[in-house]
Amino acid sequence: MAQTDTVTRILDTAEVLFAERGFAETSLRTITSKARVNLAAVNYHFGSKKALIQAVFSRYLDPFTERFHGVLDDLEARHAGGVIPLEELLESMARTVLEVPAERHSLKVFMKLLGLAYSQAQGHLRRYIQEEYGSVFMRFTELVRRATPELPDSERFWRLHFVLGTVIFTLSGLDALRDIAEKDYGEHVTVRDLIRRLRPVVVAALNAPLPEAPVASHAEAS
Amino acid sequence: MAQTDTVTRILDTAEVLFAERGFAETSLRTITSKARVNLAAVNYHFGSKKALIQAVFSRYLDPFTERFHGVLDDLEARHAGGVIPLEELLESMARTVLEVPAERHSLKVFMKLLGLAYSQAQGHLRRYIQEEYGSVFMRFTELVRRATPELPDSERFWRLHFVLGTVIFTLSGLDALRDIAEKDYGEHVTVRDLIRRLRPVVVAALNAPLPEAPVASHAEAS
DNA sequence: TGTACATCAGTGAACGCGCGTTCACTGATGTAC
DNA sequence: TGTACATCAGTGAACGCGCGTTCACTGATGTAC
Repeated sequence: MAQTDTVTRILDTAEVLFAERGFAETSLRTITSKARVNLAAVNYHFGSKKALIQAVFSRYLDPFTERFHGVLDDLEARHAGGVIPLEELLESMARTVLEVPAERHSLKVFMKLLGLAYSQAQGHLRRYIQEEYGSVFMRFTELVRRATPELPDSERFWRLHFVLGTVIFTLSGLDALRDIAEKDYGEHVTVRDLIRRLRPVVVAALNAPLPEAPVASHAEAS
Repeated sequence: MAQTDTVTRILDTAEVLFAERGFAETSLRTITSKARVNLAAVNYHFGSKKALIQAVFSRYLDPFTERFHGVLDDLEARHAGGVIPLEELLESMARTVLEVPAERHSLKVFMKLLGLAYSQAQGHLRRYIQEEYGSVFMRFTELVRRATPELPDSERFWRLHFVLGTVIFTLSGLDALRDIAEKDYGEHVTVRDLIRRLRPVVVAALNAPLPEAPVASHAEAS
């Protein structure tokens, strides 16, 4: 075994177990015994369990952000300062999400991890992701803003999170839903199928008519 | 203090702590000390931590399902065997979700708990909810089916889960999102505001055009 | 080429801690006769 | 009305267990002179 084979084995095992059971419910003893690695190796290589969790995310998010920045660069260059249509933006993001984990790891695991990152307590993780990867998300939302000038800023903010909820919820719970779909409708659904189904729904959600009376006390001009 | 005051105090404290930190991350010691109740009282009254978690859910879901069945009875009676329009179905569900916890508990806590139920490992909880409350959800989806005859069954299945994802994700992460919205757009958003914003988005999502080519190997006639 | 030392991945065993659960017990209230 | 017993909410202390982390140590490899 090479020197850092241990590190890789820990990461490979940990990401699968975390995705299956969550962070608090997965012990270092389970990870290290499944990875056939010494218990102390996690603390030796990563420093702590928290740091291991962050490392699992970095291994996905670092290549993702790098590639996505590249994709957005291309897109901006091709439209030479003009507005990039919404559908192209969504398409580019979907394509990048699909491509990156396929290189080495599992897309399914990646989506489960994203779902966990939002729902599990783990405050340190949300802070870490926000600090390390917030800027690429902001770049994307700014481009969405230009593509949907008719939406008030706050409405767009909420709708982007509505859509994010749909995607994370569906893809992170994919296994259970896929089983039901297979049993009830005889369909074998892949992640790619799901993204094809998601596309018209997401576009319709973002382009939906504005809500009726803004009951709120705080008036807002467009 | 009355006899079962202890039970209520445990439930009131547990639901708030569970919603804030998750199940695995909340210890019985934290719950009982915050509730100013003996540590052994949880096992005395509920039997185990798992049973306490289920009891927290039942206290919300029992009144909800009872009331929602009543609302659906009314709706069916009013339409006398005919089809109930989609918007009325969604409106009724939203109204019931809003009303029930308002009686005694917090809607925000309820939505957080629902989000946790989906994302936390806790297999026993998903099984429990499915067995106890699955039938009311099935009744609702059957009515949605009649209201959207143009949708293939499997497409409707997926879209309902897309929408469920939006609602649970947004409402269970409400606190963090509300803080951002308040800071960036000077809006103070209530749950009611959010539901008003959700309505057109949900309707548009369910009525979106069908996805393009069903690439799948398994053909399906409408 | 040979010796001394430094570096570093990895190890085995133990540490203290917080966890859910158990158990023998108390003290108040209700019931039977 | 009085006594004996049963029931039941609640208690305090302890149980064993699995946890993340630490620490002294090993053994292989690289570097200096």
